[in-house]
Amino acid sequence: MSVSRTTDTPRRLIPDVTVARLPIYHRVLLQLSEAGVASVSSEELAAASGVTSAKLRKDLSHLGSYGTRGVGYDTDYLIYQIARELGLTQDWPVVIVGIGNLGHALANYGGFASRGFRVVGLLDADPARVGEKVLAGPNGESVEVRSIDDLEDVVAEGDASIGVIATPASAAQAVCDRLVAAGVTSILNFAPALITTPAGVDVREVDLATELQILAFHEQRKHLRPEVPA
Amino acid sequence: MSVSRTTDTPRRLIPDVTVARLPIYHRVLLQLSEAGVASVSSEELAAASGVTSAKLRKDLSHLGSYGTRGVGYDTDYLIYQIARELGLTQDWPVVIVGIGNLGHALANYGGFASRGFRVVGLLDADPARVGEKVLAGPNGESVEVRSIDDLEDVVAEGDASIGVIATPASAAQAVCDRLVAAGVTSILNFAPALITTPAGVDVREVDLATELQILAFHEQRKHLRPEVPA
DNA sequence: AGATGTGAACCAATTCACAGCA
DNA sequence: TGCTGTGAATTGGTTCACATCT
Repeated sequence: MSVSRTTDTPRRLIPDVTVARLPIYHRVLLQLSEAGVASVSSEELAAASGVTSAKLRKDLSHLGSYGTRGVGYDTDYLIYQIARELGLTQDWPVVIVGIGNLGHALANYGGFASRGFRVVGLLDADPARVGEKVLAGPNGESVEVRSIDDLEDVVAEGDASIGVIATPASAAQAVCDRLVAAGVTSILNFAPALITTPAGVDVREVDLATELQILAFHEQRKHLRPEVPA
Repeated sequence: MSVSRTTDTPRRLIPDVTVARLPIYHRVLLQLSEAGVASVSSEELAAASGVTSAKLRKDLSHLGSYGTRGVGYDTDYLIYQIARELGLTQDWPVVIVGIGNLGHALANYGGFASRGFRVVGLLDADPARVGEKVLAGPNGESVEVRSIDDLEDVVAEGDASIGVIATPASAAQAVCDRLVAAGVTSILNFAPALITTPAGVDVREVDLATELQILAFHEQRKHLRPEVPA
């Protein structure tokens, strides 16, 4: 669940914790914009994002001075600046490997297409699934599932630099190796297995069970100590 | 993506960052145990978990002294201690609301059942989906999708304290409110919307698009600076 | 001998509080 | 006046290095 930082420190200007929060601010700002809110204070945006205003201001200060003292932030302008910083203003071709339920969910998850992520390839090892048309993105463009054997071709044709692994754990490392060899340099891994990559290739691990386990830990605490927060 | 800590500090003995890593250690240890590894050093376990050995030892020291100096950790004993700390040795009834692709993926995700999470209810607002039988867990027990109208009954019948929201963003807060009113005290929210809960109810937000955006940020950096980590 | 467990030192992140500007 | 942007203080997490124990 963290980017594998390798060899030397790339001397990042923006702390990782801040980068991890920018997508939240971005999403909240989009909602505010749609609701017709043209300007927002750090206090308001922070409350809507679930953080303190000091933290929000410190985060935004890493991007530049985009607010107006005494007033707040222009909603649309801030949306654009965050999007630019995150790289959402450009087009990111993505391939998804493993088109089970999770792969399907990811393929037609609306949040992707609207943020510059374009599904250019769906791959599966099961011949029964190859050829299936899957709606990818909210605008209903359909993408055909292709055989895992075509992985290298699909990555090359789509010029994908981001790969999503939604296979069983046992297949994850092999799929990862092939993606990397094909030119993918960022991988989002949903398989419950740690995968290793060469330097220069980022990996984020997301384990759905992990999140439940963290909840269970806190839940257990509540029952052990009946005098919980009132 | 963080537990909403409320009112007073519950003076937790174990840091949140450590709790977040325990599921990883647990999973790696399970794999080692299955591979017949009876004992493991902090160096080995750390490498397999993607952390430093010092961090691993510090993390484990919060649970107690379960290692043997000069030797290492007994694999199965450590698995048990971590499981106990996380609350995985007890049974956690879970209800899942929103049985689209993601809800399906969560319902029959193998990692849940094997860690003490038992799917006792599936709920959906779409009448077309109500009545469908969904395999929940690896042992093939099937659970019938029920109407969202039965939410309160399902929570009560199953005695669920954990709820998973996999609905569209627009429905998330209303579903959350009903879950909380029905007695749920921990919520895992996959809908891309921040939800608020009364004190004492934990929420973890997981936004699949957020992870991709963090990758895009780092990917962009690579292209901006052609002299990437070698 | 060899690896754990842990104080001490270090580093990063959050919070505080206010100077500076619209 | 009111809110941003930011140094300073604080809190929390990681790394170091070694005393401790099998």
